[in-house]
Amino acid sequence: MYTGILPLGTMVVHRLFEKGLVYKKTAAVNWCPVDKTVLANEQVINGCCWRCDTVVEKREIPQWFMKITDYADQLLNDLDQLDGWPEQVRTMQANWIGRSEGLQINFKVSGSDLDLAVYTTRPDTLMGVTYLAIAAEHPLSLKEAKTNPELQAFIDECGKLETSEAAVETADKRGVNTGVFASHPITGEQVPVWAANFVLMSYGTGAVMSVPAHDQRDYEFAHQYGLEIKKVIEPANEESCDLKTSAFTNKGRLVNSREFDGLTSEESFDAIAKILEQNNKGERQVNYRLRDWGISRQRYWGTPIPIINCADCGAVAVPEDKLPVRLPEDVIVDGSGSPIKSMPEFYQCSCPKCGREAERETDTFDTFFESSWYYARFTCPENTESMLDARSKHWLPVDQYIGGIEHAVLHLLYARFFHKLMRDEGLVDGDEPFKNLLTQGMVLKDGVKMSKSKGNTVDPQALIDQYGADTARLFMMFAAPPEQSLEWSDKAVEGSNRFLKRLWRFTIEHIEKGTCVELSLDNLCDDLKNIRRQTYKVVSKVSDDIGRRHTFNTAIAAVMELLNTITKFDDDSEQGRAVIQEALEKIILMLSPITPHICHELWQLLGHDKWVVNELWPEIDEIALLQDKIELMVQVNGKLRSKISVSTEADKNVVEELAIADDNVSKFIDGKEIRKIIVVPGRLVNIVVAG
RNA sequence: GCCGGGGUGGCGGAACUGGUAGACGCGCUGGAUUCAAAAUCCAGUUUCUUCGGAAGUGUCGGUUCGAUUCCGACCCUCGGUACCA
Repeated sequence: MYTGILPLGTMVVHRLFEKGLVYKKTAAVNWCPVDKTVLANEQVINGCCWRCDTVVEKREIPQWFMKITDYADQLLNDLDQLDGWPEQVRTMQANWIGRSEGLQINFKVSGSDLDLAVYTTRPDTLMGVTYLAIAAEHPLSLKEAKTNPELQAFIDECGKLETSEAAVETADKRGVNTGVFASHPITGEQVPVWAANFVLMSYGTGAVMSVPAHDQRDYEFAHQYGLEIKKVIEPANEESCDLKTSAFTNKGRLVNSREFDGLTSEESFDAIAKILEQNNKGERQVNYRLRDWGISRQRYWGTPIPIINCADCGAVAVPEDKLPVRLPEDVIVDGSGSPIKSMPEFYQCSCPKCGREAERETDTFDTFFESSWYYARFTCPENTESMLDARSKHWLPVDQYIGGIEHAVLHLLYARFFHKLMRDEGLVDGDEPFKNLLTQGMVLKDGVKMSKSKGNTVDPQALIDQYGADTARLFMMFAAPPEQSLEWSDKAVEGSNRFLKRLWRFTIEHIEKGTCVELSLDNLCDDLKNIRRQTYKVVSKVSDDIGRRHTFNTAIAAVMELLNTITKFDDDSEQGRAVIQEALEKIILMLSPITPHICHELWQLLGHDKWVVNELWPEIDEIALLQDKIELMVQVNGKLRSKISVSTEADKNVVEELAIADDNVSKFIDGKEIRKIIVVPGRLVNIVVAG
């Protein structure tokens, strides 16, 4: 049901538009000429429409963008603040932002005043440039194509290529000579300009310099088309460099580079930058892989972008008092494109600036737009006047955010970006939205990601109906740690149900024997001390597993072990029963977050008035954990041969003597020279013998 | 292609800081109980074995007294790759 709450988020667009952080430019989309609709990358299968199998075309259309690149440095640097985030996610985001330092270099197009600008992080290889590569749809390429049918055919063909990076990077590298030459900024040499399918107009300048000797892709391209390969870098150490088999891509020492000969790659960076800057042919530049965020979608189901297009005033933001723009609900969906694009009653309006007739934007927002700030909205959900109020400053940042690993880059980067935008608008405090992050692994079904969009989800209701919610919860938490991906199977659910039944039965039997006396810690026998030691070892492990490691499966396993121990333990003495009571209480407290219903019931049956949900997490009895003897394993040459029991106080010499004297150990060391004895306190003894 | 994960018994997984590989559970096998079954309980369950042991954590190599754990190369697989969200 469409509630109209989400469009409140568009309030921020008004201000961002004024700040220039929202802007319009053209970008390529996948267009199905039969369905007359824009397709998502996912909906393009082998270059064809997923519904009608028509070959998909690339179309350049005007779209709205958010200037996330203005925040690239902040998004990169603030990753350091996120020590509650998994390292892998921070690495992925840093790589995605992809900050690099390099040079922008201008190659003058021969017979024209035009400059072709390229960006490179390897100016040390500049003297090895033997051709330039430009995007097929580069203006220079389009111009030349008018008189070059072969080039035009190539451009047409590239128009059919899928837009996704994976498709571009794995496609056969192909190109056509444009016939144009450009002059090398230092030597003045004429290098040919090729149009190539692996250079994208939307990446950087749409042109790259090619150094076949020192870049593998350029190397393969040069081989394919018989272009020159010119070695300008030599290994500085013992590395092998054989240009007959592949490019040498490491840094080294410059050769065949005129006055730069002999410099290291690092030294040449400054030298070359200086010369180019002096001659106005290039400059140092920091570059990012990150591109601006395209927020336009040509779909109906989404939040309308609050912009009015006026013939005279251009794009004008809808004034704040006219927000939110609501999506009309009386639409005719005919399967070809967004219905609001053919609804004058929706798009006809007057310009907020000049009052003349104008058209409302019919593109809607990317759904990532709203999911980038909903966490903040949760602090004030019933506020109908504004996006957020003071409560967001009180509650944020989110203490623990949980989401699938598939969101490691896009959603989590957009949310971080949005938080900074809202911070700069005074709507929230702090630099980052999520203090701690847990990224769940994928749940797979038949080997592929289980997701709403794929429609291959499994409803846990069937499990709940058959076994109850406690069993369903316990089973899911026990299957694997949450960070790991997991092939869905409910085969083993039986075991979780059995465990809960066993816990129930054992507790009832225990209660039926009557109430317990107080524990008297001073005169417990060794067996009872052992039970208590195990109880508190488990409390300690479960606290760590749940609180720090988030490995609920091992926490549950430890509790199962404890129940196994006390179930096998047969001691109906007063103190015996008191120790059992203590263990049972800890088990129930530890399980209560996972299986709340059964624990609520059992807690009361054990004689407590307070609800288990209101109880505190169990404390650890450090004294119960102490032990006077410890088991050490004994290895001979790294192989386990025996175990010895020693006092925790025993020093190294005593431990060595005991280990050597052990019957089974002597079998393996008799008559051999002892070379070394390694004692790892509390762990093992390893006797290294000759032969 | 690139970035980030993962690969351990028949299966899900455990081994957290380089120190007992296979915890816990599923399944399976045998037994107890039962007229019988279900449920429950007990025992066993990596492979090979001359019963002393030996081999074994995707593959190959390395470091180490000792490697699932560290290093190098590779294979397979999952997620992301900017319009699936």
